[in-house]
Amino acid sequence: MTDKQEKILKAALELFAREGFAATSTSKVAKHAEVSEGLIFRHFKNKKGLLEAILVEGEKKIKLLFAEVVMESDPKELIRKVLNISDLMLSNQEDFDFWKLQYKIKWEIEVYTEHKMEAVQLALGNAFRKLKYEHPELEAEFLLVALDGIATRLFLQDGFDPEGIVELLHSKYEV
Amino acid sequence: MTDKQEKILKAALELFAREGFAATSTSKVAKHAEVSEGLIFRHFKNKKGLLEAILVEGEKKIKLLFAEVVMESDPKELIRKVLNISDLMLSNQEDFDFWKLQYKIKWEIEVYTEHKMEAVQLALGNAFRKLKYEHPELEAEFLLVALDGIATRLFLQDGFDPEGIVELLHSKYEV
Amino acid sequence: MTDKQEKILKAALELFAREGFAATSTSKVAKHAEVSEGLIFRHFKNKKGLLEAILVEGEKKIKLLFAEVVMESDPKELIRKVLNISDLMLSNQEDFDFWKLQYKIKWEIEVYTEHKMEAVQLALGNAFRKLKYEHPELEAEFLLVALDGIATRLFLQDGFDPEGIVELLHSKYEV
Amino acid sequence: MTDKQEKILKAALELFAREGFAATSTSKVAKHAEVSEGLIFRHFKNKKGLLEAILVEGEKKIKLLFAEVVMESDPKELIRKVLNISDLMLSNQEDFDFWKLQYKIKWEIEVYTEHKMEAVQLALGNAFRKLKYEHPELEAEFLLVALDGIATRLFLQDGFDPEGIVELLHSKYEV
DNA sequence: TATGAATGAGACTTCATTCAT
DNA sequence: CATGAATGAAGTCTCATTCAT
Repeated sequence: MTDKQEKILKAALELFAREGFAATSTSKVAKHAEVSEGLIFRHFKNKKGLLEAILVEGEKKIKLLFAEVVMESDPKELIRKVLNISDLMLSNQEDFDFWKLQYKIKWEIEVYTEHKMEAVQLALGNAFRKLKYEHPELEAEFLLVALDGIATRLFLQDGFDPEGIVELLHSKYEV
Repeated sequence: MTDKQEKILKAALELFAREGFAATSTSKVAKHAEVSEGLIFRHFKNKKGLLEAILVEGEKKIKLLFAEVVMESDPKELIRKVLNISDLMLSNQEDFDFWKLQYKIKWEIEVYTEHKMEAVQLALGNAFRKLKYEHPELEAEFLLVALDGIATRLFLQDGFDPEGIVELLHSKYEV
Repeated sequence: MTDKQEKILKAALELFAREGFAATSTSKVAKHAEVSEGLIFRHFKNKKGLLEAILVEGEKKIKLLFAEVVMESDPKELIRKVLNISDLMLSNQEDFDFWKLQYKIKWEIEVYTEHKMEAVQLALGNAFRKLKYEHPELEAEFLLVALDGIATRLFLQDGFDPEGIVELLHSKYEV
Repeated sequence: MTDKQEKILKAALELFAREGFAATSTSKVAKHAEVSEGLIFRHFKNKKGLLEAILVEGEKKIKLLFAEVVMESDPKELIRKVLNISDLMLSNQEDFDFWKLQYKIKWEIEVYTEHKMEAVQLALGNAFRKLKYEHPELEAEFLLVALDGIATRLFLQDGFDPEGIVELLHSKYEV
């Protein structure tokens, strides 16, 4: 991966996250990356290819991130880790852009990629079972759904602070 | 509001909800509405004006819908009604499109319109207070956030069935 | 000529003079005249017809105006009257618009309508002959050409004051 | 400046001069220049930018042309040079188009650019002062105004021949 | 690898004109 | 006579993509 390739990916990530995929022109990406427009096509074939490259990179990053969560064997600790995922999304501008794009793109390219979360959901289900919850799979699914809701607010509601809600969840699950 | 104006609004709602605002051309809208393209601009000034007209109509519809929920004085009944909101989104194709657009557009036009839900959140907070919950406002906020998560799945995850989760929530809140 | 017809002509004169014929849409004229757009076409057939109606009215007005000048038999008095034509163009807003349009339209619809001035030129030539100028026809032509130059400045050069130049001409021709 | 850029400028100059700015479509310009329409916008941003590019080129050309006139120190020779400016406008088709556009555009884009002529007017004023004219500044202004009138006829009155009038002016100023 | 000129399709929009009421 | 909804052609401009250098 050359220097310019990375500059393109970085610029595209930022712009796609901020303005959306359809609304971002390749020329804007080129200007932002300080690169000729033609180069985008040489490296990524076409605009869709550029998006895919970003998402593939993203997939890797997410897998890596969740691997550590899924490995946790203590159920309460696992739930605690899941609850704290939203912190990761805010740690710095690049991560913020990255996660925002993951959420945003789902609404533009409508292929729900639930498989990314599948492993987490299974692990969570297992944790709830260990903790004797009555409907452990449903609990797991619900928790992830609720976290989706939190992420939505995080990226769309200006000034939204997740702390209170996350705290509430901690107490609900006694973790 | 003439016949053709309504046809335009209906077609635009459907297409914007399905393909997104930026990705839907006015010519596609015109063809879908069986109307000349120029007519869109005569009635709605420009593409953005068309979207706004849809959203204004939507605002009305939503206010009407929530008015009934908010008026409920029995706290358990109120929570029950809120939990069942997602049913409304699935009652028919037009409502489905309508609600999907409401959610989708937030990601394209990033102005979070939380005020639409404000009244509901207040009413919910009140209900939880009556029911002696420790953090009634947080509970209210959380419930709405979780419902946002459910709606997200509803519109993006093919084959998602909210029933289980909604049922789980009913039991959690003992309603 | 109905009330609305006159309103249309007046609005069109003003807009054509200010913005130009091609750059003024019939819808702008209709709005300015507080009249439906369709009415323009009922009365004047099409946009060009509207312009022609204005110009025909104009022709009449100009003929009337110049008739008086041409009738003058005293050569010095005739020249004096010609020199003062520019005053007429400034007497009020409507006359200003009227004359400006006459000049402006020549550049858009390139048919030089010298015949409007023909009678004046002949009379002027005659006057110069009586005054023993060596080239009376050329003198006449030149004077009208120079007045065209003055008019050009009058309508295009903001703040242009013709007084000095006109005064100079008076002294040159000893009138 | 690439080959095609020049072709565009040349075609636009010709068409704007002949048909007017508003009445010339960018597609006509593209066809005339044998170039894709998009290229116009790549190079000149928009239609107005194209016009501005033409006018900027023009400004340069005019400055160069007048520099030589203004430098003349002999007053009679200076006046003679000014009187002969109209010859330049007729030397070939491209110059004719160029000068016609300069005059024509003033009526469409109403910003009178008298500063272009300012230096000439000052030099002329000086010349008339040296020649002991009573009102040298007015004489200078008048001469330029009269030349504007001549140019107007040149471009609008089919078959107009300036020779007689220019000759008359030579004799009036004894140059 | 990298540039940026060039293209053609199609986007949004305006406009003169027609027509039912 | 008068309105304004409706149209279709044409206008300006953007965009993804290709290609010569």
